[in-house]
Order: sequence, then C-alpha cells, then structure tokens
Amino acid sequence: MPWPNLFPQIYFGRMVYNIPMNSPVRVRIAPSPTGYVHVGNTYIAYYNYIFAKQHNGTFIVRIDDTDQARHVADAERVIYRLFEWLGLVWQEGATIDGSPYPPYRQSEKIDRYKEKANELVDKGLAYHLDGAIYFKIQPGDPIVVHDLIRGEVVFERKNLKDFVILKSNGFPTYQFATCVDEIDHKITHVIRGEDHLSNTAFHVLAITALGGTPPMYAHMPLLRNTDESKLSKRQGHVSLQWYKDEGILPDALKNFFSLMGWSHPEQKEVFSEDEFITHFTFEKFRSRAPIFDLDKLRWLNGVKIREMDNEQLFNTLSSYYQEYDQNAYQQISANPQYSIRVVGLAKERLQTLKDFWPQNKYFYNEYQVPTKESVAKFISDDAVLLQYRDAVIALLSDASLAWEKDELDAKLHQLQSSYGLTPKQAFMTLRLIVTGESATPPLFDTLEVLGKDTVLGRIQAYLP
RNA sequence: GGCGGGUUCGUCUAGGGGACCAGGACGGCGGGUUCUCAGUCCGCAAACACGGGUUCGAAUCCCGUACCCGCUACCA
Repeated sequence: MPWPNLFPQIYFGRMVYNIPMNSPVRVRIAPSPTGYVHVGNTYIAYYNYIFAKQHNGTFIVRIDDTDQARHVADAERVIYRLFEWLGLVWQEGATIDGSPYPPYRQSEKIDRYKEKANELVDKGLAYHLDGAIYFKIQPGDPIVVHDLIRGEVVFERKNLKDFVILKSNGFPTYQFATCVDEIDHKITHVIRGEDHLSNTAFHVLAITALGGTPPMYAHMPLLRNTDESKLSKRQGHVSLQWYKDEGILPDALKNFFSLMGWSHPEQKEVFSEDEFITHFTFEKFRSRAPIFDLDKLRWLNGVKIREMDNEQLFNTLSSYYQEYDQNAYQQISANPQYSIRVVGLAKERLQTLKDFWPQNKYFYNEYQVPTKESVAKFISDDAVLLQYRDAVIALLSDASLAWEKDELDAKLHQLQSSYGLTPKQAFMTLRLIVTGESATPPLFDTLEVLGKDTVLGRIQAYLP
C-alpha cells in the first residue's frame, strides 16, 4: 500500500494540491436519479462533454445515488434518455459495456467507501466518533486549489472542521464518495457547480489522503432565476424535459448554454457545437452567475429552425409530433412532399417545434370556417362579397390558369382592382375564407401550396 | 456570524490603464419592405454597485463598503 501523498506540490512557485496532469482528459457528470434532470446540471454536463470532446478525452456519467430516500425508480433512465436527446455522448458509465472502472453507481460500491474510510482510520488520518468516521484536518499550510475559472482559491485550515466521511448508518457522505470515485475513475478535471467550491478543500485533502492526485477543478457559476435567486423549480423552467416538450432544439439549447459565461472571439451569437469546441477555453470563462433568459433561447431556437433545410425540418417536426401529438403526426406524415412545402412557408414564423401545428393546421384537415364578423371587417356588404367570391371561383376554376403563385398573384390583383376593392379587402377576405385564419404566410404562396382543389372547395363551401 | 465566490444596458456579454462621452446580441420602442402574421433591413432608448486611493489619465490597478450567491449537515 503506497503511503499517501500528504504534501502539496510546487506549481507556478506556489504550493498547490492539484496540478495539471499529462494523462488523457477524463471528466464526469454525476447526476442524482431524482426523476427529473435539472437544466443547471445539464448546463454543467454540457461543458464536461465539450471539454472531453475538445481534448479527445472521456466523458463519464456516474450515478450519484447514495441518497436512498431520493432514489426514484426509472429516474436513471430519464437521465440517459434526456442526455441522448441533447446529444451528450458519454463513453463510460453504467450503460456502456466494457467500461473499465465499474461500478458507476455509487449505491453499488458502498463497501468500497467503507473500506476506504477504514483505511484512513488505520493510517491515523480519520477517527471514529458516535458511530461515524470523521476525517481529521491536520494543522499545516493553507490549502491552495487551482481553479480553471477562478484562479487560485486559498483555504486556511483553521477555518476547516473535521468532517464526516462515513455516516453511522454505514453510508458514505456525498463528499467522501465523490473523492473515492474521482480516484477510482481516474478523473483529471472536475467541472461542477460553484456550490461545491467551498468543499473543495476537503476534497483535495481527502483525495490526497487516499493516495490519489487531486484533479484540476473548474467551478461553474450557478444559473439564476429572473430575481437573481438560484434557478429553482418554483420560478423558472428547470426541468430539461420541459425544453424538449416545448420543442426547443438540442442545438439551440447547447448554443444558448455556450453563450452563458463564454463568448465567441468574433462576438458571434449563433454557432455550431464544433465551432464552440474549436474556440472554447476556461480562461475566458466568466464566473458571474447568469440569469436564464428564455426570450433569447426562443430567438435562438427560431434562428436554428431557419437554418435547417425544409426536408430536415420536416423530419424533425415529424418525429416531434410522433411523440407529442398523434393526430398532428398522422396528418403531417401522410404526405411528406406536401408537408415539406408547408414547412417551407411555416419556417419563418416558428420559434419552437410546438408552434408548427397550431399555426399551420389549416393546411391539413383542421380548417375552421371563419366567422361572418371576421370577414365583414373587410367586405361588409354581402352582395359585394358574393359577387367577388363568384368571380374568384370563376377565375380559379379556369383550366388555363397555371396554379402557381406568380400567376395567382397577377390574376387575383387584376380581379381585385376591377372590382374596386383595396388589396387589403380582397386578400384578407380570401385569406380568411381559404385558411380560416387572419395570420398566415403570404397569400399566393399559401394558395399555391394548398392546391386548387382545396382552395376551390373551401371558397365554394363558404356562405356569408 | 465565519469562510469562499461574485457585481458593465432589463437580460446574455465585449472590454483587462489612454483606441470607451463603453461595443455586440436578446428583449423594448420607432421606421422601411407588405394583403395579414412572421422574417428581413434601418434607427432609437438603455449599463461600468458605492466610496476612497494610485495615476497626467481608471470600467480596467489597490483598499474599504454595500448587495447577491454558495458553503458552514451523520443532504446531495
């Protein structure tokens, strides 16, 4: 058994406990299976994932389930499913066969923690008290931890108290289990929330006492609500599931995460994950806790939607509705070629995937005849309306008319002026009758996509 | 209370002694495009927490103060 390394090392002329290692990067995220995935943890998970990817390292998912009371059945699967949705790919964990340092669930290594705690007792570095095991803070120099984001953080030992590593019920404390896992999993960089910064002195001490080399740390700021409090369930949308349900794209969420605390060297707001990876560095990372701004996320989501080509977007919408709305899914997927054209028109008006169906269902079998009052706002005289309607029917029924937007535009404009109607009167009326809506894509594009049969059918069926 | 972290437009941020009467983005407001809603383009309002230093010169460096967050659990 190697004697533990109890001494700090010289780094940049100072005694620090953690020094950069030459070994390949290994990072981890340690979610608790509570039944939902917190968006703040996801933010941190993303930076772990990015950092690993940037260094051709390993991203590990470890399940932090020592807290039996909070354990929810299936909750672990929820984590994996949502991480997969976001595109966070991990290389090691309970789900990956052949992962080299199992187990990856803390609940499966309770004996290991116990054994390690007893080892520290044997070495005189910890002691029994009231049935628990305490780690002894030895007197000595201040503990200097090098943090990738905050620089050197100094802890005086006199401000530290002996801490419990093994509870009297035989379970390890979170603090201790983490330290053992950091060593067992050969973690080189711990990227985690700022709420753990104060405890880092313990971690560094415990890891050193256990014979390990403390990893590099990066303590990320905690996301906040609009009132600047820590992002909580009560106020914001903290569940990752919510973002998925709303129809936020993984790319948009990730791009948004990368804008919180970090900024692109060219001040770009919209960029890809690959671009983020090529430019990212913790040195330029702000330690201020950002407020999660849903408006900007929505804007970004709209931009990402518009960046997709029509077919790609159609596929994305199709699988979204397959999960969330069977009726919409059936109708959208019944005729992909048609839907792709609809998507082309709908695209510029979408902020989220969820917006698509309510905004565009009149392109399918969900047409609602407009109320008399809504049409009367544009043409109030029934006789005029009927005349105009019949003229439109005659025009559109003409077999020699090319069913194409420019042609429709030209011919319908001719008709509109010959009837002495303003463009607004003529076209809003038509829009209302054909779509049932007052807000749609440009009228002639809409007519073209809807097709002659549907358009004529709806106009003919309309009675003032 | 002690300890640790933080503080530039409402929000995300750029900036790190003179290039800053502080730049970009979201949101807001106004306008152009137009048959609506969007999109897009143009423009406007909007910030260096406070007080002392250091300096010819401070958003930037130093010291205090205030406020916010975290830790201070046999929670994670």
